[in-house]
Amino acid sequence: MGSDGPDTPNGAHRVARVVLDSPLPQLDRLFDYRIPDALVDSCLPGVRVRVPLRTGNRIADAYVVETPDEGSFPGDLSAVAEVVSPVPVLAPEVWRLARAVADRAAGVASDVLRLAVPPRQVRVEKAFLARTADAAPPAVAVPAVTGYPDGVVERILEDCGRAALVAVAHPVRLPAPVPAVAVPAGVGSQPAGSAPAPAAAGTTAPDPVGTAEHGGSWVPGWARTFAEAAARTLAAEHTAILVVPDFRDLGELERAVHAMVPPERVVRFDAKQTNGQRAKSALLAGSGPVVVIGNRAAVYAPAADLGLLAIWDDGDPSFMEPRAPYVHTRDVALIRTVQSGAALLLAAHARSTDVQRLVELGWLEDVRPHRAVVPRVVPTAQQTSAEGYAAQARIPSSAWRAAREASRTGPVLVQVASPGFATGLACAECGERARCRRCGGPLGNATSGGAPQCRWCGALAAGFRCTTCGNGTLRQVGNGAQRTAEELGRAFPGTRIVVADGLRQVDEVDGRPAVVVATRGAEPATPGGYACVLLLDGERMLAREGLRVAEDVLRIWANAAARTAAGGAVYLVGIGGRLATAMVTWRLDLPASEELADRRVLHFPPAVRVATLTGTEQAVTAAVEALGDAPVGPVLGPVPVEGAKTAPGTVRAIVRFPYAHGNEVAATLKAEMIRRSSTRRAVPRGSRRRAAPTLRVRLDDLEPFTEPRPDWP
DNA sequence: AGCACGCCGACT
DNA sequence: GTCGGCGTGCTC
Repeated sequence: MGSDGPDTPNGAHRVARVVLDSPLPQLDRLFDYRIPDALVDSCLPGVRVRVPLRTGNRIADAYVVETPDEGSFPGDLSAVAEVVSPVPVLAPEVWRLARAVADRAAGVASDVLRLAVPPRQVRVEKAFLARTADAAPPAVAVPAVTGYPDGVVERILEDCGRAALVAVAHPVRLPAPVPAVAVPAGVGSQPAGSAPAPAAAGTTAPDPVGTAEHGGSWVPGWARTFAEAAARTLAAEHTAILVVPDFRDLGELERAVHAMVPPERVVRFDAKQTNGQRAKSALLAGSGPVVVIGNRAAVYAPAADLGLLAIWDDGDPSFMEPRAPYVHTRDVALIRTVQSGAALLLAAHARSTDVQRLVELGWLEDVRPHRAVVPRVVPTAQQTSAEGYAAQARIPSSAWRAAREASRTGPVLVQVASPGFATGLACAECGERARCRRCGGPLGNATSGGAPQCRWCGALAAGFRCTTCGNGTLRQVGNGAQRTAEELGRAFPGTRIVVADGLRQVDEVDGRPAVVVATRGAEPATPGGYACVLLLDGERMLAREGLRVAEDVLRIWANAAARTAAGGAVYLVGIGGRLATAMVTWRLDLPASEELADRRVLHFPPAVRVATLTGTEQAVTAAVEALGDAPVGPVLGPVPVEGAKTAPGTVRAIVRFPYAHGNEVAATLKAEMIRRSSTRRAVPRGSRRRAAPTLRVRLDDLEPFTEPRPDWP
């Protein structure tokens, strides 16, 4: 009702409703501006604009969310100052997603937009505007989804259902990639579905593993499933978004997708891209049905008509977003598929407790592969170690014989917990663990003769003196990948030894005989898979404290075990009990289910949600009180937080609440933050330069429940 | 964030 | 009487 300006020319909308690009929670709502005549043609939903903000003659960056006929603000509207670029970069669907994600996390929508919308690239936008009309895209075949019974996965895709998919184990071979269609530059359209022209070699077809052998490439079973599901989605003219934890998974997925989808309809997002590439990917993703593949950022990719959102290995820590508002990729995917009605696939070998919860709720369908081709897992808890070298390398005799046998024909994988040589050093005299003088971190050896080095800060520790007894000599504790490799090198004379740890990344090894020693998660791919896999150090990996330890370790074992060739054997060394049973029977959902039951009793996540409140004692207490009767179980804390970066007097409390109260809790906490951030001026005189925010809220942060990884550099 | 508005103490 | 301290609130 406010705007009484001149009549609208051409019936164009005269109000731009915008979201400001500001991290202030007080400004996290929509603002109406008048669209001046000169901008009516360009000021459309999704474009970046600059708008005045009364206080201080500031001009703020913003995105147009919608352009209604009339504003809802009862007052005079300021005018949009500038349309930064006519290219719409914030799709309405992405805006809705950002709003919901921020609301779930008691966060600010513009923080989510920073994750979802790449920074502006003028050249990329110009090229996008100047692009010639596409030739009709080549037809996409409709593959069956291999390895699952009776077309269950096909049905889920068609019905836009949701499923927890137990992945197909073992590598599988795919046909050669679909050749790129040569599009005649500048010429008009091509008949749709015509025979593709011979490959234009310039495009991004990667060099697949094992292509030389049979004209096809080996990929993990899950990657084939994802590619098949994406091809079906694309054939129905919907976009598919496939999200993986890291770069190596992305490479394997890309090979699989390229075997079924023409490369010009695949859009890639990864962490190593420049801003320009990212911006280009985002524009391409939003411009028609495509297959988007990428890391966690891809879950926010624009997609006009989303048909499928799939996540591989949702338990991987890479899916924990490190930037505000810290929303896990899995949670974003849940919100997005509910909003868009797209199908959701959460696929993994091992099951996270979070997914198990959704399965038990009936929210996700539990889908297992057809006549499960599972790795043959042999637990060796009870067996005694072999003699000699094998004993040094912690390998029981049965596993030892199998590994030696297998290493004559192909690569054998040995998974260990830690990189480097010795994971730790201790005083040779009194046994006290050697620590860094600078930061107190543990000292270790990267190589056998290497200087002692801090595993946390990397400082070299020359001239060690034990702080307890004053002795100056060190003794090695624990085996790193390098040490295991050296021991195995002596034990397998003449065999090629490959070390793949955090320090030396090896993406793949060929099919010739080798012993491949890899740290957890760094296992190289090999065409056809390993004939034998040894999982060492399990006991040590399980020794850590923390809510996620067991499910993490199972996930790491399962992912390595899935790299065996069909018919190969996996030796799980030194582990018995329910985790070993789960591996042997490949029922990796059962430990998740038990774990979840325990956490229900204890009111721990993911049975409940948690809010971590940090700040001054007064602010934290007030926030806890504001939550009223939402909390489940006793509030943990407040307890003082000490640390170099925290102001003295900072406390932390953890509130647990049921999922059903999520909206209410998030809204209450956000209101509390707004109150605090506009009422916080009480800066004591003098010494303290800047008052820290009096209240910081983080939802579903598991860090307080987890011990840091002392083993990782 | 910045900036205006407004309500109490010390001053010409 | 007025000037200005900074606590409080607002930004279309």
